Amino acid sequence: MAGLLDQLTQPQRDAVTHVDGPLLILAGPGSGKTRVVTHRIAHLLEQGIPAWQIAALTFTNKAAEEMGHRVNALAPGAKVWMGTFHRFCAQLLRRHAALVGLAENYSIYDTSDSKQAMKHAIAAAGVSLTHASPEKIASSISRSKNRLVTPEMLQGQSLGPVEAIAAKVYPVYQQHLLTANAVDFDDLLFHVANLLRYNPELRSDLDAKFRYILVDEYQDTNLAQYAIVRALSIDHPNLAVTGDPDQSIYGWRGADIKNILDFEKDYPSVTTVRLEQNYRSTPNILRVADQLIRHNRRRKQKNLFTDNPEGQPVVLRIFESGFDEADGIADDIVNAIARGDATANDFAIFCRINAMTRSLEHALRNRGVPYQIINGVEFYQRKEIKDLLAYLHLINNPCHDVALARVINTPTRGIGAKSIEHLRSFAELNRIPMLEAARRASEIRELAKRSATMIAKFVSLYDRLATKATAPLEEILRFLVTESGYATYLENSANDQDENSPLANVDELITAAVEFDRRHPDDGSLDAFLEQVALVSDTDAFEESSERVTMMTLHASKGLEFPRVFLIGVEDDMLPHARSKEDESQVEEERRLLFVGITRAKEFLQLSCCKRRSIRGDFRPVIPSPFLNELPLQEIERIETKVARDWFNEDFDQSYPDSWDLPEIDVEQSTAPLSVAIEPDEFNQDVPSVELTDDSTDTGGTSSVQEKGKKRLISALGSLKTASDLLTETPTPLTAYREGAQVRHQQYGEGTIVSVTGRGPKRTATIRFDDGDHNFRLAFAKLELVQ
DNA sequence: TGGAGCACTCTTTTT
DNA sequence: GAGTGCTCCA
Repeated sequence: MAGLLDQLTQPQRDAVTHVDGPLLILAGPGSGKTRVVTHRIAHLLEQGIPAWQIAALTFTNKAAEEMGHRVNALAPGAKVWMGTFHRFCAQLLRRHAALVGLAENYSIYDTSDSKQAMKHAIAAAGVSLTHASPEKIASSISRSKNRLVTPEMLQGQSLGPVEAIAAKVYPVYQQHLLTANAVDFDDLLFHVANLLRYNPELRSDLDAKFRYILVDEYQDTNLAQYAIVRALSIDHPNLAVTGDPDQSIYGWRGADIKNILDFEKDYPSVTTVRLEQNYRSTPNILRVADQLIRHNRRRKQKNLFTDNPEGQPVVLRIFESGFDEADGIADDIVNAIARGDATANDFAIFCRINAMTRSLEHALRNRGVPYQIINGVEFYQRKEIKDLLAYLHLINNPCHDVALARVINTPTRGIGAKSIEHLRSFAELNRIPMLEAARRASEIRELAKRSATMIAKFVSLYDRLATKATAPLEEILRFLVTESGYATYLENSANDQDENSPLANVDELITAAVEFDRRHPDDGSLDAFLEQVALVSDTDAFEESSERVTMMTLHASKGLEFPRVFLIGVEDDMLPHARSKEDESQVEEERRLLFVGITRAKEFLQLSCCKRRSIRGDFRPVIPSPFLNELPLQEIERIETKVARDWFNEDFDQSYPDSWDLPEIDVEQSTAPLSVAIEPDEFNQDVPSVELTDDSTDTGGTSSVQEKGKKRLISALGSLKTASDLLTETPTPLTAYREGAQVRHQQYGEGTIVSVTGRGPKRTATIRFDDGDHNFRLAFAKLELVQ
């Protein structure tokens, strides 16, 4: 224990030894923040503070887990509460559910459950969708909850058009959740914040219980989280928050950077510690990050510095196309691994949007490089998993309408959409859960005899399943899979035995259940398992140790570090993203996003952009990111891969003006120490061979052998094939569809374009056919020009 | 009731 | 380009 303060710098020590009163730790990237936080917890324990008085709140399970490991190493066995905000709230709410009108076995709706509920609420509220999409309504309601605005508070307010519609749906949606004994993610925070606000006694009890609260990534808290933390730190204001305003990247989800910027105003007696020394990156990388972030106005000035050796310059690489970018990076990785300079898990590739990983994925797969992608659509989103979880949810909470609607006819039991709607309206009319309505199916007059029988059968299935509610999870699941007919259903529908087959996924879920049973021999309840499942995310799936290249979005990269980082697509409208350019604060957030990406790199960093990129199906010129001009370009190594111009088809170049050449990027004028132009000779050799294969198909009569040979050759050629395909497949330019033009549509036949509106992918034509006018989005509609 | 075909959407997404 | 969700038809 004596060694707790060894090897800490003075500022780190100040933070660690702080015990009572508010503490703000402004921690730059790579400044040993987690180390400080964990040592501080150990120090608190050393001071004799009971573990149960300490709670450490994080945003991700991953961060909580990491913290848990490290605290355990310093103070083995200490039962400090560590976990995410949402889990913290879920557990509090479990205990005090009645205060907000819920039962303690309430369910947590995931995003798709909420979406379903939202759909019904919108229908029930009877609002028109012409001026607001369901997503817009949902995010408006979510924003309200994050700002602790109740449906009542919106009454009589003057609102924008979308907000006004959302205000009508909001109470209906909340009523649905209440009837279903369910909450959505936002509610976990919202309910707890209100619980604390309206129950002063409970608040002061909890304030006394959680005497020492630590919040990680405080710059990402929203108002609800702020209110919760605040409410728990009134009598015992021992609140320690860590964060970095420069890494606030969740403003779009309601995070308010003001929470950290104003912390010193909220708690005037605060002790502020700045951790500015960086232990992660080379000075080269750090200077680039620092120069960039200095362009933000809303921030707290920090002086980032490091004692690390200089390292190699940051690289800015300019590629002709996204395909070249993918190939170039994949080649670099292969070569570095082949030389023995690095292993696959040294590398990370970051991008702004998930879709951008695709070309990299191809390139790496072609070269046999193992990789992992950290992204959204994962295990718990799979249909079969959602189905089985819905059964579990319904067993645990008979009021879970979304779950009922999902499973009542899965596998098919002859209960169609019509019957389900009858159940729903009967349930709504009587303000009862749908399962209850199903029990009273005989009372529903609209229901056909046959349907009523089928529903009765389902209810009896449900009752059989429900008898297992308290059994070990494995038993529940196995019983459920056979009893519901789901096993047979799966065996009949899909029989491919690859690792992602539905059956394999079901096995994996059972494995997870077994594991859960093992870990929770006593307290393992269905409730707890479902809570666990609802609150894990796919980002948690990141495996640090595995020998793979990691690809992820910039958002997902926060908190991680890698020896070698490639940051792709540093282009205008991508970073900053086209949708984040409305105001300066959004652009600042995008700049922070780039800052986060840059500061993940330990030794090597390459930023790249392309001159052209295939975006949503069409190959378009691209402008470099304005952020590039904010970097210290004189110390950045610029590499541009030159490609023979005539390789690009002339027509193609004309229909897509080369905007790259228009705004001359400052890089040109800067005194770049190194400006290497690479002339890849493979290009000139490979292009004809692609043409050869194309010719062979044109000469008709392709046997399957030829076809296979062609495929193999094409795949061997990698990106060249794709790029050349794009050139030959360039569609009729959208500008050719003008008013008055004659077109042919597969279904409607020939027609005349009456009018054209919108731009880019939104360009829409109204076309008059024999049977009337129809609107088509030109980029997607299957239209032919009639000459 | 399920599948095909079509229109339309596509930023990020800790939980 | 790919995924989703809706509509219409067999």
